[in-house]
Amino acid sequence: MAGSVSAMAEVPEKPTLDGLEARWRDRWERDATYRFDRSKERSAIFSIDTPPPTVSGSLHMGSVFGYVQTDCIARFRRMRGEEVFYPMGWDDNGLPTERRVESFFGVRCDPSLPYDPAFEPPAEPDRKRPVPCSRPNFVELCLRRTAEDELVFEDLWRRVGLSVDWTLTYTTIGPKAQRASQRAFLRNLARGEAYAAEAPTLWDVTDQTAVAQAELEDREQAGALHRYAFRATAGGEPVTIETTRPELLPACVALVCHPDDDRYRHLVGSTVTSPLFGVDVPVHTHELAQPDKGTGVAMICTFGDVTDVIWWRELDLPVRNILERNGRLRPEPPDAITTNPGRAAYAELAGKTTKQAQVRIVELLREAGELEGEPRPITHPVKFYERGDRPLEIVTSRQWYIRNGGRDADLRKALLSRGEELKWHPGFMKSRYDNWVGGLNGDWLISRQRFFGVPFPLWYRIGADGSVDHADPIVPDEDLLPIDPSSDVPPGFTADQRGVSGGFVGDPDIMDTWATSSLSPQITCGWEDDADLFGRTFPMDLRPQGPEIIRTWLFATVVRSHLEHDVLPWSDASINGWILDPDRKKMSKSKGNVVTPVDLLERHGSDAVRYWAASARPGTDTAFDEGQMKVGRRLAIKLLNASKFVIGVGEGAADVDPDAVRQPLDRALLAEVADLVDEATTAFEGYDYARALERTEAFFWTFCDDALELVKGRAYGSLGPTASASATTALRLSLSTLHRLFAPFLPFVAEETWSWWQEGSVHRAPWPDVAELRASADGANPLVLQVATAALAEVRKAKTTAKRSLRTEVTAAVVRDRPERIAALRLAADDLRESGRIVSLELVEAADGEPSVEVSLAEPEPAAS
RNA sequence: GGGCGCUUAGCUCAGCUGGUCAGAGCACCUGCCUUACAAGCAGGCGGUCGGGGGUUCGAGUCCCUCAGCGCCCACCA
Repeated sequence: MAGSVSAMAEVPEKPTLDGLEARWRDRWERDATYRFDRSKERSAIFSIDTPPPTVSGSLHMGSVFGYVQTDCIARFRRMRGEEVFYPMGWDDNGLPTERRVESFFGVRCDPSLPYDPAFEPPAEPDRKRPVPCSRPNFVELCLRRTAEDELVFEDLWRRVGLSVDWTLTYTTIGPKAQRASQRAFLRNLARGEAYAAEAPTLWDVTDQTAVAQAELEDREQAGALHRYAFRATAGGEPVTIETTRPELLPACVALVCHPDDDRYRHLVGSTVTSPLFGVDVPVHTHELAQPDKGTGVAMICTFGDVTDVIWWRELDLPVRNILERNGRLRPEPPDAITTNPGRAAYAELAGKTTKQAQVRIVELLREAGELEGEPRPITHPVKFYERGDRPLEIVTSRQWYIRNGGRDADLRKALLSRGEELKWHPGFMKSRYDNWVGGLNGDWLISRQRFFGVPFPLWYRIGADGSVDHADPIVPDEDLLPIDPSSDVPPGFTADQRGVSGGFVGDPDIMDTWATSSLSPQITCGWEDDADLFGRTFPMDLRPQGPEIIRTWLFATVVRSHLEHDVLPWSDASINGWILDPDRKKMSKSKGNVVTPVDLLERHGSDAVRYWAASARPGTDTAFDEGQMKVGRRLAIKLLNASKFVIGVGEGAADVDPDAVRQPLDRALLAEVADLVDEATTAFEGYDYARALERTEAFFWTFCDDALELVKGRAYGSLGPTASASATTALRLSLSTLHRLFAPFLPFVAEETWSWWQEGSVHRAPWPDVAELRASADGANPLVLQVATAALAEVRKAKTTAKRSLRTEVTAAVVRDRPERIAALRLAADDLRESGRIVSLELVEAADGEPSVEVSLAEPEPAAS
């Protein structure tokens, strides 16, 4: 720690937190304090797979919460001597960005339009009447918008003091991410892990794209049960069914009941005829048909829900599709409707939305006398795209999938054992992974019928008859990636062959955003692009993230790494908790009362907000509490003042001689500091930053209130230079340790106070060395500090109880205690006498009986005139 | 319906492998200008550790059960 004093800042007369954030964030940028040094060996590197935040909105406190917790871990590791690989990414591709751009600029993407180099969005966006633009124009607007959003995000992250290396920043729409996504996909394809299939798919009729299982959510919706009967084709009793989707009657392909249901046994194997449409459909049995639901007989339509899909597949039923991709009924009836009344009834429904069609078909059924009773209102769970506002439909379409164990028991088992292999923090979060992987019911659907995303790097040949050959796609060379098949031309073809017979056509779809972000380790670590970096950083050490994206991001990343590298993408995953608002509800942007991070940072300061975030136990939901931020701010101020005192009393020199600590009390203090370092280090190693903070903070306050007070007078020199040096040295060793223990949590104030007396950044300083502290504390008797503190507390209590100033002189104090404690106190008697302003201190050994302290106070001075 | 988590002072939460574990901070009350800090210091009030069983010499701490809250998942008739 030797160095020139001149390089150090002055200790300010009146320390303040004002201006610390701006000063140090600029300094850290200028000094490249957090720059990753890629010359280090893998064993010396700690690599963090940071969640790329979605930049299509604004950051809220939930994001700050989790990222700060990760930053504390990163800072600890860096001080511990590991080279921290800590990049930030922006998730800017996909539907959220498209929506934001549509509403921000007042435009709408129309892929049929040609590129217009001069296109400019309307000066005054009209969301009701968006201006159509070509896909390339639309993508340009997306890029323009996200670039601006990303600057705002970066500013906030710098403001909260995230120690990321900003030179490593990536975006999920950027060329690196596109190249990695396309390469990974092509390799999946080559190995048979990616495949295209024409299949019933959950479909969002608003965005007109397929969605994946992981993006679904159930919402309780109002609906109604409608009853009507099918007539037995061969005559006999009609069979009544109950349905919430009467409008799908023309798409009915069968009825189904449970195999053990005796009520309908006679119908199984026969056909029944649908009302209104007169279509004959078979009656089947299936285990999933529940006798106690509805009438016990269900109508199978193509497709009303995912159960229909299961029945359709397992009972080998035909497709009778009536829904278009925009959510409206097709203009023409299915071929199975052959009767004139049936076709006339369908004509009443054609072109309507499912909602409108439902209203109309109920009228038709009622008019025909087919409706039994009136519809009974119910509420029931309905599947939605998590970002959508209309119920999902199921349509048959050609989509790309990646195998994820949803249809393959061996792969599922392998992925479950990856979950076992991964170290979870906290451990109980693993069950979410197990639940999800165990409950998968299909492969991972990665294609989206949208515009702003990574295109599938494929073309298809067009036959002489104009038909597209999907079975044998044309694949680009990996070296050419990334490519855009809608503008790039496949090898052996020319541009004018696009879309014509004998020519080619590009795959029109893009990949879902998770198909890219699941490759964040590959993207950041330089997979195939930078083998040297990759070797030093992959597999990564830590994946920090929220619990809600275990099923998406975490799982998908495990899948990709397992398939591509046969390894876990990281050794550890730390899962943060939720922020709850004061009503114990999850904080969400939709509520108007959410405070913005910037507002809080301005009001309380970055260190204070970080203190609040770092106080929350890993994985534990935490109330949003500005009170905690105020506590954090007070802590930071206290650190300023205590530092000013300790540095000042030590005459400003950075050098300390550890051998100068001679006094038993001082050694006892250092022994406690060493214990603290042990505890904080162990906690941090287990990713429990909150415990490390709590212990450090608790120690710091007693350090200020007790240890500092006990030795203050001696430090000033009341017992001579040697005793003073012992005190100041112990205080300075303690303070230096505390600065470093606080640095991960309160990076701004720790850096500020460190700069007053030390060279370089505290964030690159070595984590405190327990062995050094123990050496200075050699032979310490912890009782000395404990007993002295307890005795001082009794003296203070006597003064406070008498409502006298703590400066009041004690004429006589008698301490009675067990012999070993009296012996310990005798070693600190001078310090106790001075800090308690005790004139006459008597120490009495009492082998038995309660320890006691008798305090006699000086008479109060006469009231001053 | 299944899974996970939570339930400790008015509030926010610690209590790690059962034996000074009944704690901290905030709030509240009472004092104190004490030469690092009044954005401070000293002291005080305050809880049958959700209910009920059980294991044990001994249980916030382990087991069972019930209740409430939260989150995730589940085949929408």
